[in-house]
Amino acid sequence: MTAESFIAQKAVLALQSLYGVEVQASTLQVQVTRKEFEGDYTLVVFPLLRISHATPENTGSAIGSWLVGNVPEISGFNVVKGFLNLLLSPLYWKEQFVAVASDPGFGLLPATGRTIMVEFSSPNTNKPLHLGHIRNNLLGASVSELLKAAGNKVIKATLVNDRGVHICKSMYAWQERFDGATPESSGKKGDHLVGDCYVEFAKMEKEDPSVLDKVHEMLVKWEEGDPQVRALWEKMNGWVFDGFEQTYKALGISFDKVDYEHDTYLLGKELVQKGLDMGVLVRDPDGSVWCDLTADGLDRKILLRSDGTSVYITQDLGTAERRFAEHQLDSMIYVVGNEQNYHFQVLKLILGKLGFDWADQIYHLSYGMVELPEGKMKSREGTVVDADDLIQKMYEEAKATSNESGKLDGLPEEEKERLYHMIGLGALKYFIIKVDPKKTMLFDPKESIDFNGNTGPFIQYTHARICSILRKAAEQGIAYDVASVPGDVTLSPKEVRLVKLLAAYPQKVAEAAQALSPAVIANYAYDLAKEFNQYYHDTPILKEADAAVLKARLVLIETLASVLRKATGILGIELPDRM
RNA sequence: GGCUCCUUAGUUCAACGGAUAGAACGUGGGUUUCCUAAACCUAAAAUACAGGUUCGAUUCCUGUAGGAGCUACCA
Repeated sequence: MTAESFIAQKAVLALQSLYGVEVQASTLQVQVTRKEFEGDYTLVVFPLLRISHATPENTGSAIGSWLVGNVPEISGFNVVKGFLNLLLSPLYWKEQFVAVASDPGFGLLPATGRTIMVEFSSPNTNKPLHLGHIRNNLLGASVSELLKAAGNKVIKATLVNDRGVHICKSMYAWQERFDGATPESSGKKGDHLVGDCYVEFAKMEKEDPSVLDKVHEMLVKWEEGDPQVRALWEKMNGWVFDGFEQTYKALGISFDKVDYEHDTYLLGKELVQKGLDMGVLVRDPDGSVWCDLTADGLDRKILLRSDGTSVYITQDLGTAERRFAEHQLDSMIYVVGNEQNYHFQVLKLILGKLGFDWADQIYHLSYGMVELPEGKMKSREGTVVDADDLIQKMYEEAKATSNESGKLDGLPEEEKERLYHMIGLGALKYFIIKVDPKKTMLFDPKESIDFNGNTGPFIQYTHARICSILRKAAEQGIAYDVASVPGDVTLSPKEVRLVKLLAAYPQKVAEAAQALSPAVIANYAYDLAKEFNQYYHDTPILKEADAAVLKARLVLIETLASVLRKATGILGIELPDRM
């Protein structure tokens, strides 16, 4: 029996049992010459049942012709692949139901054995984190979890940009205008204090552009290891690190490997020498070293300045080489904004020219900017949405909403606080992750992030509802597990839909990992929650008189809750037991 | 100028080249003696424009208009 006729049989059975109609399906052997679908096919031909929009004109031209081109012989009939899918036997979905519910590792794909490093966050230590960084961090963390779920070994890495002119600007302004202020004395979080210095410097520069020279002097001194400059640098970086640590903690972000640019910025010089020896790179008369990419449609790219010092991309070449060697990486993913598309294109090309076969295993996960209604955020102009402020604001919103509903009344204060944070963060994280990474997204500070509709709290609420039912079932002493669900329980159409969605989870994970898009998982989690809420509304689960059906339902919703947790776990969103 | 990306309801987001383009917010109308109304139901509302490829295009190609980014001996 061919697969097609097997499906045909199942579909016929399904039609008969679901709709009580007599169905005559016939098959038709066709040969397809169209190159994408070349081969012999068995077409399954159904009388038109529910396809109300099908007319004699379009009949046979939709899916039927997708397979075979025009098939005038079957006019009056339609062959619909999706239709078959819709009607697949309830028996089949019950098998899926048991499979999903009884497999604790459900959704985890077999290990692929790939070791992947994900670099993200990589902050500058001259100002606090803002909303753009939040998108970067959430994407990096969730892509890491996603790749783990898809069966890979993942190393989360970050490269802290802790030296350079921009740092010296903050240092110079502090020295000149801040009168020895410290986080303690000013009562400010360290990264915010340093950020204020940076903004102050922008003002100083406007008043007197010569301050730039002072900053360059400072940078030279830093490179020479001048003890005073180094001491100041260490002190101010320390403040920033303390500040960042708090923000990371609040967001639930962590790293397996942290590099600092002051350790890595000299890397890559040897590589440049190797490239020169290979004849891949050229040295100009003035001593600067270049890579000619005109053959690839790009420009010449400088790798060493005429004074022999390295530039930004030089250290990236070096760190890439070191990372692949040190961790035996199969792949490296850089989570960096799309403003650096060109940079990564060049990086990959040059590594390829230098003869590294892993160069084509470098991916730039290029994400879109977060824009405000008035346009791009600019640190120097103070038009940024500060990360700490936003997190705090979300917490307050969650608190206000919870108190208004009174649903948390009676819980210990500590537990309430935990939930406010969980809900506020859930809203923020979902808001950002649900958008396709590569798209520019808009954030309007005047309209606070919603707690209703397609949001994180909606999913959290759904989970809390399920937990509530399960608690009540336990109180009533109802025992349930997969093994106790009898084999002859019939699933309702809504339950079949839920099982179908649940069974699709591993495929969604694979799909999302392939696309490096946690947004796929976010949308899936929402669909699942939405579907459940509809089911919940018209099926009083605990009121069910039939003990077998009741047990089956409890197993179903418990499985649902666990899949919701797995999905949102990838996104870094926690789900509460009550809210 | 050159290169890259983007354009879907009033707004924010969905849609392996496949069926009547899905949601949410907002707007209008409903649902609570019933497991949590942060929910559910219901109505109006969109593929920038012009061509092309295809049985079939929001999706692929070409052009036009509008928007963003890159085009440093900065990082």
